[in-house]
Amino acid sequence: MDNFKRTLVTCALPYANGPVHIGHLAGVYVPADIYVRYLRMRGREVLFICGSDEHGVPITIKARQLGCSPQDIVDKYHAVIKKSFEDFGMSFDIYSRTSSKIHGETASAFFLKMYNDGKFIEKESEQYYDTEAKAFLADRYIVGTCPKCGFEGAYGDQCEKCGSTLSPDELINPHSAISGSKPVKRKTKHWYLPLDQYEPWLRKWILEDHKEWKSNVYGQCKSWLDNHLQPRAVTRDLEWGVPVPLKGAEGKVLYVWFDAPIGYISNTRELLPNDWEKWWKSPDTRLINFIGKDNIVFHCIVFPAMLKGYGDGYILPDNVPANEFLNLEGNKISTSRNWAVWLDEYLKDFPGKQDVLRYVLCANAPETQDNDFTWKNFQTRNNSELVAILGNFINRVAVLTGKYFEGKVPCNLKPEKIDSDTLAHIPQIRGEVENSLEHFRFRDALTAALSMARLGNKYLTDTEPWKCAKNDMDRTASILYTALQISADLSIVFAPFLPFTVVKLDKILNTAPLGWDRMDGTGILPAGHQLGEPELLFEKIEDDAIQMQMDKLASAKEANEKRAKEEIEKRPLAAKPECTFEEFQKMDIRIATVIKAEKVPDTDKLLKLTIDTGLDERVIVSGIAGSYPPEQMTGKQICILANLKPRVIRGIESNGMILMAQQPDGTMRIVEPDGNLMNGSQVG
RNA sequence: CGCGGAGUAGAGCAGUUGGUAGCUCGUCGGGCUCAUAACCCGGAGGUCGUAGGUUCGAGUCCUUCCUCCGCUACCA
Repeated sequence: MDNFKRTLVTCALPYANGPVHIGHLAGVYVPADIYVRYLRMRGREVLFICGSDEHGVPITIKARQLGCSPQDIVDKYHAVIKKSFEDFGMSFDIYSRTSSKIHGETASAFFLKMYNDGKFIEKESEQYYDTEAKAFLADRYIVGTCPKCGFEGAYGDQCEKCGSTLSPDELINPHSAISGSKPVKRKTKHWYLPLDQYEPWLRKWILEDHKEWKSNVYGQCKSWLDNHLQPRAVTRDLEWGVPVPLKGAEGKVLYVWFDAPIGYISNTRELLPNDWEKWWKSPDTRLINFIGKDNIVFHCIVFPAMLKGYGDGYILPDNVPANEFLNLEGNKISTSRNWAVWLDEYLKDFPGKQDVLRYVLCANAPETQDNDFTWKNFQTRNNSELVAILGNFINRVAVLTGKYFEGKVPCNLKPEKIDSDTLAHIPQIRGEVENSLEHFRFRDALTAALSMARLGNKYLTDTEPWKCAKNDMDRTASILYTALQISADLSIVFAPFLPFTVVKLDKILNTAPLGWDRMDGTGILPAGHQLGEPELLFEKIEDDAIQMQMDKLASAKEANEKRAKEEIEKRPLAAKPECTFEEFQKMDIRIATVIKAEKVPDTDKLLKLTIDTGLDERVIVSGIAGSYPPEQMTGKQICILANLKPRVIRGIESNGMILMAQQPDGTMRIVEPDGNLMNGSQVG
């Protein structure tokens, strides 16, 4: 990093349709903030940019559900998110938003230049359109019956029941998730970024020039590149977003993935209207994007391709330190299932304990793999590390100094070798912290920082000033002098990690914030310097506080299960659109008997059934193994849809569909004929 | 199915170019008592997912298989 004059740090823009939780903080914001605070303390020129991502379909859906405007939604959550970040000490130079005027202009101009330079390709395609909601439907918002397993709640991109990947065209009886109406195909024109053209360049830039990127990031990029890139639409048919600045493009906006990363640029412009270009267009600026792993492809492939395509001297990210995901008590964090620790709620339950969470999330950050946050671990880290190691050391020193020297830094009257030996560790620890931080190893950095407090505790135990004070006050003075220097060093080394605690510590030591370079173990606090009032840096967290959080999660879980059950029970109520008798008559439903049933190898749910339909003997593959073992199916009479278009499932041709009913517990039950009927008799 | 990541002491994790397995918590024993019953020292505990291979030597490289997570969801 010596070749760079300044560092521009960005954090993934949080999506403004909900508050932020510990996963966001652990993966992106805490490490980024530590990094930035560290650079600032070293006197580096650094800019820290973030803001809310406020466009995209999900926000419009949420607005529709709540009966308000998308702007209402983003106004609400932008404020909530911004406040949480402030409360937790995120030291952004600016936290703005993509619904701002300046962002609209920036993104619009960005698109226009690329358009004028011929960087996009224009394509017309047919997409599903909801005539009631007057909107084109993303794949996710088209619901229908899965052609593979018969599940009725399958999405246009995937069936959650059988896990197969679908396209909206494959769905049987597709309908809109927004209005419930049957969507129609409509032609629409869009602009695409031809990522395939950037592929050779990306290969070199990432795979050859950036081998130092984290293995998860590098591997993910390699995988994408090896599978080859496709042109990607940069526009959408939607009302909410940055309008496409072209004639004849009414009702179209920039696709949110194109719009959002430009937010980094617009937010910089907003902060520094006259000076922003040096942060984005000087080769001596180093750009670092802190993100979560779900954003790797956008920040390593798509956004760089945009910047490259735009040209005009835009720099590319020098590193993209993406973290993996943080789980909560063994389960994936989920906004919709309320399985999360929300920052605003945390602060209500643990007022003033921002640094405890910052500490725990950093110490347990998912740097190399998904990690688990547990309240038990939170308690342990607080009680046995923050309280017992760091807080206790400071308290020991403060109390001893108050007791023997009336709270004044004593003179170093009788130094011994152990003093200098101990202090010699300080530059060494400092080096470890620096090295770890420069390489985005925040956990290691924090461990090293804490080792400085351990060093202090060991020093006190070894020198035993409380014994010394009985017969050798000169030596006691030297010991506490040394211990106080360590305390001051701690105030420096922890400043990037625990900003709130360091303010308290500086009050105890009665010092102004110290620069990073002062951390050399010697002479920070001069003899005679009056300390402030002793105060505990941290307090123990008792079992009942932890139990309260566990209970809170347990009730969230219970509510989820209840809701999930209700949803299944409610499902039969959702009526399908009307159909005519003629349409119904097309269905050839017949009675048949299962002759043979066997499991399809390597699948969980599929059974291969050989059946006698009266007309013929045929094979049907059905996803019912979860509800019926093969032996139970043999000899059973069933109803089948006989004239369903054959379909190959797992290499086996399936000729028809068994009529089944899904029950509230999620199982599928066969619709059984009343008594032994003739095979082949028609149902109608 | 495919692709990416990961499987290391009871738990959570490090192990950067291959060279006698580490850290934190917990546990057991000891020391200390200035300190928020906190601190310090020591011990026990791992055939590094599985099966092969390369090498004088592999947690570290190659191959097989197994398991988990992600690529797919209003999620960083």
